[in-house]
Amino acid sequence: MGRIKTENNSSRKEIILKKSAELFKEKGYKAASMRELAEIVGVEAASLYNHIRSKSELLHLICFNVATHYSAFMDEVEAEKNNSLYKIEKLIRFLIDGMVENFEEVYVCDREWKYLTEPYLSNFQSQRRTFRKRFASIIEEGIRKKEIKKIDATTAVLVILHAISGIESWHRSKQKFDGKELQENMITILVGGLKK
Amino acid sequence: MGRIKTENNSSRKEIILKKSAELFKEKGYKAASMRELAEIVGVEAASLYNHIRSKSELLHLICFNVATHYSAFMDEVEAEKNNSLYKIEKLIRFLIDGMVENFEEVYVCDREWKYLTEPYLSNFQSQRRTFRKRFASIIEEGIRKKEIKKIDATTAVLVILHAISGIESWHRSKQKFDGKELQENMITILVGGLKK
DNA sequence: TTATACTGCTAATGTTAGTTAGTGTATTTT
DNA sequence: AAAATACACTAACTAACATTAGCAGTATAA
Repeated sequence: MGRIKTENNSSRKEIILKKSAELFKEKGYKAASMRELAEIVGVEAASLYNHIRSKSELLHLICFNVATHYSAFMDEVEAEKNNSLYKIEKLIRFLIDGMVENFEEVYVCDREWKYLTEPYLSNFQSQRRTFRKRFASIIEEGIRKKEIKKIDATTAVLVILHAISGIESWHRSKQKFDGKELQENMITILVGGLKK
Repeated sequence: MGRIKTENNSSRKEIILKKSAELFKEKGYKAASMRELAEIVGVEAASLYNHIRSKSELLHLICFNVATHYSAFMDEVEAEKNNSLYKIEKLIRFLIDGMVENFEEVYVCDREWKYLTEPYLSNFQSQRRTFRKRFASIIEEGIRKKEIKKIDATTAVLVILHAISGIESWHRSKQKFDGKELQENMITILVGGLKK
């Protein structure tokens, strides 16, 4: 079939990784086969193993890329000296951006992480729990400072995160779609729902 | 192994259906095997086929049960002579109740429908699209009557539906959990985010 | 130009999947 | 009590899966 074409600075492994995210998003991790992935990449299935260790390696690379990216941004936000509503808005915008720009990876990370194998599974779950707790803490701070309504912070985090992860329905239905407009609408609804 | 025990008014098929919803929720449709399902039911895998036609029949029964239930409730709400915010609140409460009470079925319907086979897949997608459009129409009516902020109705529906479907995280983390309190919190955030 | 690491191929392996066939027994109906 | 139906079993089948072994050609560096 000929080699995998590498362009720019991306290695063959990175190409496979990118394509696998698209495939996993499309079909789901379990339903996606290495043969399909190989065909998309333009190579025989066995040849993939010159570049990757296993199918599950692909999944955990995708999930941990996203997770560490999120964690790093949370560090940044926490370090700021701003009020809670501002921080929350910033987080929401970041999450929507991530969903729009790195759609496949974020989507797979969101919906397919349960197929991670140990020890990655436990590790991932712990990172996810931590992220949510940090998010909830910001909301709680806002409640204490009376910027935000008295609500259960954990519920608020849940609503926000799942509302954002739902953006996938968009990608399915509209090909051309305005990320900025979406952001403004979601901010209005979500931040509006929290504000006192 | 002996027969499947039938209790009350539920047929053996209904027992299998219920258990399959739990299994599909737990492992995902593709990762769940008929042999596992059989073991849970207390029977050999082949014996399941005395009651059901195929694995995919189970999935489509689950999905269409939920879909027709939702559609019927939408009929009811649309027929009412109430303002939009009231209708929306009623819908949200209904959806949360459904998520809490028939958790497994609703969850599977939400996350695993893409594994439906034709012609069920197209049919299901169309029902889902219709439900969302009807929901959006109620919101648009509210915007026209100035009960609701000027936002994109489709985005609002998206936010609401996905926020609710996110309740699964709850079931995972808390064993004892108060459906009513959850409802009030979510209503506060979501309806609060729409209200002018 | 020769040596080495890369990267593709074909072929095969072992596992697991959904499902069917055929048989015997328990339950229900007549 | 006899006949019919329901249902569970064992055994097997075919298909698909991830992955490995071994080999051949190709790009890269010496």
